[in-house]
Amino acid sequence: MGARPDRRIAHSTQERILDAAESLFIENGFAATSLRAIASAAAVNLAATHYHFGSKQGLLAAVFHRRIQPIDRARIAALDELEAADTPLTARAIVGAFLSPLRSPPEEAIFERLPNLIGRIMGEPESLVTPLLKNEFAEAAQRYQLALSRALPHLSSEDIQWRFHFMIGAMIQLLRFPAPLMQASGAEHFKTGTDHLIDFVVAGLTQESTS
Amino acid sequence: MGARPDRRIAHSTQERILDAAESLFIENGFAATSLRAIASAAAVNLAATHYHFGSKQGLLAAVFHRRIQPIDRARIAALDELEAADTPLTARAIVGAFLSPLRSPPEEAIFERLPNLIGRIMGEPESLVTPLLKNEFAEAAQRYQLALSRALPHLSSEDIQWRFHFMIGAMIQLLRFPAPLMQASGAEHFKTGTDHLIDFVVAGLTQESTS
DNA sequence: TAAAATTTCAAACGGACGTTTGAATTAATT
DNA sequence: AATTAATTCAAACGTCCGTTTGAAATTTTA
Repeated sequence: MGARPDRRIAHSTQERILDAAESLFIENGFAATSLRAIASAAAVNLAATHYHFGSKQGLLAAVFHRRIQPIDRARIAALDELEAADTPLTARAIVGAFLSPLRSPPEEAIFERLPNLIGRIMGEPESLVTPLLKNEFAEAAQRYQLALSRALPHLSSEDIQWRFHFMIGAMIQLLRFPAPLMQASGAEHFKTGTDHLIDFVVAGLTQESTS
Repeated sequence: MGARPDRRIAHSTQERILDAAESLFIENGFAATSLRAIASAAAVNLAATHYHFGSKQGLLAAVFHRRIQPIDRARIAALDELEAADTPLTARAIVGAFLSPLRSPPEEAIFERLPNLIGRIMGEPESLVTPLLKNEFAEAAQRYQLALSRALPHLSSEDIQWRFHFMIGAMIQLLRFPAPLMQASGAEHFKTGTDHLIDFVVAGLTQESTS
């Protein structure tokens, strides 16, 4: 369990519950994870989960919020910084800003857990996912689509939306499966997955549609 | 076979269970769907689910197999046909073949359910997904990666694997969310989602990596 | 230090779960 | 028609679920 040095005592009950819930949600999904398993892994009483988070759904929202909030803010900050200079933005710069929270996360260890969490939660049934996304992701998505449509002014808003859609899909795939699923043989991976992702989606975004 | 004489024209018990299970798995996911709900929706006895499929996991495998098998075969057949002519293949032709089962499915109504099923199952926890994929998807994946590496001989196998990986991710995104998630306003969607997908992934596959 | 608010705890609530059983019913075979 | 095999059925198995409760323990406040 020691992702960090033995500072468990310093963790509050809420944090211990969030950590345990996050790990178990990643591994088994929301519905297949019981509050009893979470409380046991966090070494807290079962009732503490309800005392601090109200319900199992409330706990999921808290788990998600804790991780997505820094990413969301970093994305918006990165875009603000890009737009501060009033030189026109390239699609690559915009994509780089969008994915920058995945490259240099606020804490180092975060990359081991956070991407998996997002990928896993995005795989949950829509009824669980959509309410979480609407609150936490809508603003950044709109900002970035606007920036993309300015960088690629020849594209219709329909094109922008679809390409953004597929960028999200490719990103989630990397978050869920950090290495290619169907490897012909053990590959070496000189470039990081994020580097491959950026090249792929920039090409998809800037493509001159031939059909 | 059937115990009900007048139900021959209607679906068999197995088919009714599969249909009900499929719908409920799509909507609520595997863990959140109970066998009782499936039996009730299929109007069969609860014990019939175990009699015909052994276990809940066995039922999931059967649901998945029924839908993925025709896709898998269509993909391989489409590639066989392409390779029969010994003109070199373009990436676009290969992608078109790979996605052709999603464009013109064997049965018309299938497109309403099947993509959702695949998208939903691919979102389940890895422990559920991986065994299903290894058996049903490995061969087609390898065939197509080989075809792609022949069409794009300047790319390393590492590049091919990553780009194929992202193609799968973009495809799953379309299957799970048939329209862009974050729409600025009601769009018109002149081109189909699959057409947008093909353009996007062809650009990503054929890109000249600049980084 | 005394009172008040907050947090932890063991225990239990009713209900839903996957699975099993064995008899009853229907279809297939002789 | 008689026998066998396949299928359906109601009922129950033991287990685990999310949630609630009310008192004990702890921390904060006055």
